[in-house]
Amino acid sequence: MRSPSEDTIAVRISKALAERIIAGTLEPGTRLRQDHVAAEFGASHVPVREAFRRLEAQGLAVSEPRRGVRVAAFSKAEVREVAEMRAALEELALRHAAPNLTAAILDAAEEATRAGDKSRDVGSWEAANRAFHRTLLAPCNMPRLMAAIDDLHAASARFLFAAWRSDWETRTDHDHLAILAALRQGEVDHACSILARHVRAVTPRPVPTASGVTRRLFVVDG
Amino acid sequence: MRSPSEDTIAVRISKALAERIIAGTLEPGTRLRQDHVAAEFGASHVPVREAFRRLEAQGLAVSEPRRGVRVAAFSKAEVREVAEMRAALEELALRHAAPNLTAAILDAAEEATRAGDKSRDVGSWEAANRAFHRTLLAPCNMPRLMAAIDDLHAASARFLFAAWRSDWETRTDHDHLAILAALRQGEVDHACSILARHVRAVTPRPVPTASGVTRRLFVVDG
DNA sequence: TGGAATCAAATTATCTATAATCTTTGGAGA
DNA sequence: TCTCCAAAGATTATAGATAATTTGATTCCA
Repeated sequence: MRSPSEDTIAVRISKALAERIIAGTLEPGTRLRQDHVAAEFGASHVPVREAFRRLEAQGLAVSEPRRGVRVAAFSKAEVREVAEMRAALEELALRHAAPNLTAAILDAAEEATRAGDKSRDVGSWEAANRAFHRTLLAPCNMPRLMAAIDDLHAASARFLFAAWRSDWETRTDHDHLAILAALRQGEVDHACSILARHVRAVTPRPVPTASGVTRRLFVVDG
Repeated sequence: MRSPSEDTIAVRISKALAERIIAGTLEPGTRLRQDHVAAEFGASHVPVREAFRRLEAQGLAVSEPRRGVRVAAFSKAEVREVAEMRAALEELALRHAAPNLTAAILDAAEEATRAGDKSRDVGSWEAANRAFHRTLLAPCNMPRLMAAIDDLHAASARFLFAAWRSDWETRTDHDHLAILAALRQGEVDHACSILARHVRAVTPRPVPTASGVTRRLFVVDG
């Protein structure tokens, strides 16, 4: 038998904080004070420090030596940067995954897309979207690449939640279906180019609101 | 004025260990025991643990919960994986850096190449090579991308040192010069494709030695 | 006799508690 | 109003305690 939790305390704390940062509960720029976090989780500050290092590596927090840790901010430029990196790396992953894709895997990916179309809130849509990409790319058998993509997905999810906090509408994801159709016909190059454009389409653009004030809204298709 | 060392102890330790891992002084699979490392650096084991997390994030060490941390191993497959990721990301970086490249920057990159050609040992060649790539790519103004590329460079350097420990010959780096020539003529697409091929050319292949034994040698052009 | 299983001791990672160092903040004085 | 100094707060580091894993020896069974 194992103890109730496999993970170490540091990992548990980092996961919990990552969830909050991605969901927007912890806003960009918020100071993360180790004593407060330690108290909240009923732990000491040493595992908290390790959790901070982990968040830093994921790009969810930034640390200045002797001046503390803050939730990472994201500018319009950073949103584009993450989208470009995802496009490049996911295209690479798909190219290597393609030869290993079976009909069952493609069906599972399609299932994830349909689950996304049916979802009524941002959270479940994001989970389904992530499942789609992961199902399709994991067969590339490149662990380091997949880890990098996962971190970029987390960053993307932050933008998603920040943008779609209030207004949310369900749409059918035509890009996803087009990618699957291309793959089923063996058109790997075509599938890759759709995927790259699809992921790159995470573009911040101003959208007029009911109050007449132009508020920044992200259009996220990835 | 600042204290003699800007960095925190954890950062200092992680840098020192990273150097050893890259140079091959610490061989793949070696266990890193925190008490020993702490004793060597005259520190406690807590900053050592933070240094381990940092190395883990760079992909230079792997950690199993409650079972310690080891120097990351690299298989032939991982060498290829890192090369493919570098190719994808460096091409992306060059594409965004191209509009910002001045004649002075291109000259500096050429200078780095010539320094590499003149170098007599692997260490200085690697430094010059890294300088070439960094000089050319940094103007992309994408900090997250550059950080990722830096980590991949470190991983590549490990393979380089492992392969060229004994036999080392100087060659003129024609790819570097071809990239610069293309950029000077405004042929960004061409420069990107040369760079991608160039970086991908880090391929492990067996090479016959004088003793007649086929020993594994890496051919590293990147 | 060989081998598998078990248990205890030692080693090591992990966490807590405490001290030291740096940054920041608030106020006193010029 | 600006500068300087002191106190408070937070980060960083140390030392010691706890818990898990590994190791080695012993015992039991085939």
